[in-house]
Amino acid sequence: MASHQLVDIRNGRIAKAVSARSLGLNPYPSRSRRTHYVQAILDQFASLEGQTVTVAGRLMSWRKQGALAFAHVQDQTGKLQLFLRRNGVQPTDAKDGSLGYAETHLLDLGDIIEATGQVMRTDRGEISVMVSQLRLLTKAIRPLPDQWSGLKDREQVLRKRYLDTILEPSSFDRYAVVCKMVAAIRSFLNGRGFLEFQTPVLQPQYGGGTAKPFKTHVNALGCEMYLAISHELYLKRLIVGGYDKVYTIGRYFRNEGIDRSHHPEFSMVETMTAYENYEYNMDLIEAMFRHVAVSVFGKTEFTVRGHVIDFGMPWRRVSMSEAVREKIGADFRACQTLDEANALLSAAGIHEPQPSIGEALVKAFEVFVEKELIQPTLVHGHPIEISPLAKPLPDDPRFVERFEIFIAGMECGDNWSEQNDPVQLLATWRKAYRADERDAGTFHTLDFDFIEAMEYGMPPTTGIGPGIERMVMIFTGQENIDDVIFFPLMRPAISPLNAEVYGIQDPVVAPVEDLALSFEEFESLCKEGLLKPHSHHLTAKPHVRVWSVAPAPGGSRASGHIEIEGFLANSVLRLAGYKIQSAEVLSEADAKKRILELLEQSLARFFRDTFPEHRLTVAPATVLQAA
RNA sequence: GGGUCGGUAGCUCAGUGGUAGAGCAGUGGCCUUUUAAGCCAUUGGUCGUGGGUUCGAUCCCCACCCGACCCA
Repeated sequence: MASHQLVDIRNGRIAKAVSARSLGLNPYPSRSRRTHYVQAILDQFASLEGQTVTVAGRLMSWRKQGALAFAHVQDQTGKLQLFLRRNGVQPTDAKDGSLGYAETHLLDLGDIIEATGQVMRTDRGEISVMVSQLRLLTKAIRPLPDQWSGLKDREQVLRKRYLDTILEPSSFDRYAVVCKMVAAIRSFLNGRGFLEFQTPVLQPQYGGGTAKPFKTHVNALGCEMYLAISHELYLKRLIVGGYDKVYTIGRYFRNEGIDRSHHPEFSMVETMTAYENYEYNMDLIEAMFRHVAVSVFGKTEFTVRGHVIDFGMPWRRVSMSEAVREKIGADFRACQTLDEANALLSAAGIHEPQPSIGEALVKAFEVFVEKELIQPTLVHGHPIEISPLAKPLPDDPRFVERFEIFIAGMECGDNWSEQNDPVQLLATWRKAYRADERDAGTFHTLDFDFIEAMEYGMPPTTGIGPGIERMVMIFTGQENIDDVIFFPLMRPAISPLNAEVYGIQDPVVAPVEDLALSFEEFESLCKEGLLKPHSHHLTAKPHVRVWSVAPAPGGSRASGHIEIEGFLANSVLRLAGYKIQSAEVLSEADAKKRILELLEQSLARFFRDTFPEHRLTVAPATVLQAA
């Protein structure tokens, strides 16, 4: 087996940790004696010059020059140079953990170290610490990526973001900004008298939105539950319970697509305010964005996708119908029938008939208007068909008291006056439920416990729910949601390298489940049209197991299965349970030959007949060990 | 879902139908003010996986896996 160099490097570094121990030094002590962060030393050099300080962080460079050495240590505030003289550094001493100059060969880039010494400036003018004592705080046994090129491989950046934040200050800062923004949102809402509640992520129904849920099982209760697609219905229960201003900053799970702006697991701040309507929220959301902009960034103008956006100005407010009319001249408010609405759509070039007038309006809005909304815009007056939880407008019940926020063409929040008439709400839900049955692609469920809570009376209520990630993307100028989520969802994997390092035999994590069928099941499913090949080129791999142990009655047997690659989108189709039997004892070669004949007779012919446009390649048979 | 591009040493990247390359990192030396230090020597590879074509494939063909970008 070829050994990887990483294994050698890792072993070498482990050996250095062992060497440190043999000198009486613990390569993993429990704490440091840091007195200053790096940035503080750089900022306060004038007053600190000549003072003794202790810094701690990751060793990022090492330039040894005989009896001198220069290094850089990086902590969460920045990088600082260390200046070491052979005779100026305290020799190795087990009592206080000092690592002497003679033992600095035990250090590697990436190690966590601590250095004590006087603040000074080198001849070249760089602020440094003249090291009098050096300690190893953590031996790193893996090498960092090349620090000048950084980590470029996008997959590695996503899987190991912690390496990116070590090497790329802009990434490090960006994630810190995410945290500060969340804190700013909290302080903003807390300052306005809101109470932050924790609402359940495990929910028996997945109400409060239209999205495919993640399903899970609660062992203790023996029932299925869903991960929250929304926390709204729980915030409303809190309002029923008597709290007038509540919010949650929570995790939302939607089992749908992943792309630049969608992630299955994301964060939202969701508020509920009693005794107010959606107009209150228009003011609230504007003020929130302004507060975050000023308190985190100290400005109100941001460049988003090449547009300068000013959060300090009053936001434009326009109804959805009016926005569509302005753009394409079609006024859906005038439509009396669905046919008229679909005709308007068709005239505008959209030939996908919608199931209701409201949905036709939304379609037109999504296609023609949404992307054009660059400056912060509050679009209100959504059709009731897509807003089962919002209150109808008093003067036009086809529309509801709701608004969405659009910035730089992106939807950044959804807000409405909550429907609190339990009879109306239930009726709307039932209607939406029938729509669901019409279209299996949408999901609604009825939460009767919630309806019951409504029946005790929920005061007039309104809520906002801007997505945190989208907000962060806007404020930090990122166009990819993976660059604002530190741990984006990835298919789990163990690299071949790690398999070797950790001695893992079968480095498959969370394998896609194989579909295993008998020939007969397979053929009948194909004939019924329930199974179809995913790609045009398929590979069949027979696996044969020969049972020639002992002179069993009837000679030896061979059994096995066939794996077909390309038939299923992400996994292997396994056809199990075919057998051959022979009076004489079979050799491996004979068994293979017989199996291939069997394949030719049954499977290959079946494929030619059933899927003539697909090509099936039969790979040489693999012989499995007889158990 | 459709299209395009990519996967070669720990990292960043060249390259070729015939023994696999560089820089950095690593290892061993030299070096008292360096700044991606320098100099000398040197280790290190399932060329994403599986098939096919071929005397021979990392390279050509097919499929699959992983990822990126664009489009819907």
